[in-house]
Amino acid sequence: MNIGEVAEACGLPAKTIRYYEEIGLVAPDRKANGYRDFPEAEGHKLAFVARARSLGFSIEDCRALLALYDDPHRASSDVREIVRSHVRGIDRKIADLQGMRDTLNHLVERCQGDERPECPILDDLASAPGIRR
Amino acid sequence: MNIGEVAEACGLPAKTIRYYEEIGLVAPDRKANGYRDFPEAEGHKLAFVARARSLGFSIEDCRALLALYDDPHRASSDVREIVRSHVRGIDRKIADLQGMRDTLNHLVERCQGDERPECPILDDLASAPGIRR
DNA sequence: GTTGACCTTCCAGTTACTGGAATGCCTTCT
DNA sequence: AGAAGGCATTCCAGTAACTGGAAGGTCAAC
Repeated sequence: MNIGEVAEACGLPAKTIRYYEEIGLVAPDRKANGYRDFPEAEGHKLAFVARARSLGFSIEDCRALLALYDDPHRASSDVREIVRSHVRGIDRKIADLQGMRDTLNHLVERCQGDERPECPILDDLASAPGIRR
Repeated sequence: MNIGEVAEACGLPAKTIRYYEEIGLVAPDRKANGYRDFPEAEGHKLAFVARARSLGFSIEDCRALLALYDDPHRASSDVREIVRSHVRGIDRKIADLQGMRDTLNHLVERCQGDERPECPILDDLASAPGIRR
């Protein structure tokens, strides 16, 4: 399979696939003309990575997951630990974002949003005693 | 004020403050010996940016907010619009993250997490028909 | 006069791509 | 046979917002 076909199949841009080869996530063959040639297995890896990326896993997580995927002697606990740790990171991010959102909504509510310069939002930002938690 | 003192005061690393100068967010004076010298106003700007960054605003948002902060003829509606748009972005991120978390929690629940290789998580990742929404 | 803490600049690296330029190959149409 | 169009290739640079480190200058204290 050419890069264009495999890109179509897994939903990743060709550029991204070349990048994944560069960093060693996949290793396509080469045809005589220099074109990449993706056998079935490499296409599957790309789809695997595409799905994992869409679930927020980092490239290094993907690398680890691919290694487990390729290892018939893996322990499912290893997989689960990677996922759990990722979920913890997501939970932290959600909590951070919710904190920001709540603060901002609070400020937006108190701002008139008219043509006048008075603005509680700017007042808040300006009155910050360093970084507040 | 030296960079170290102002860093202490606003809670930003000195490195970050130098970077903020480089990109034109602040413009400290210079002493005869080449050291940066932050007057009151520049220290306030840094605290302002620190607070805005901690609420998730991009550097470009910070630049726009600082400009409004500095403009006595600003309209508070301009401030509010920046903030509202930022909140919309945060809401999108939260929704994305929650989607990921729910999917992942679902998978984690179904994985035994033992020493055996069978793993519904890997099965899911591998069976992805391209990128699923 | 020599530590040690502070300051300076500059260069490189991080994450995960993305855009663009210059060039080559393959197929099809005339 | 030649030209056009759509593929493919490589390489270079840029994104966001810093962060780390090297090599060196300055300042206050002992």
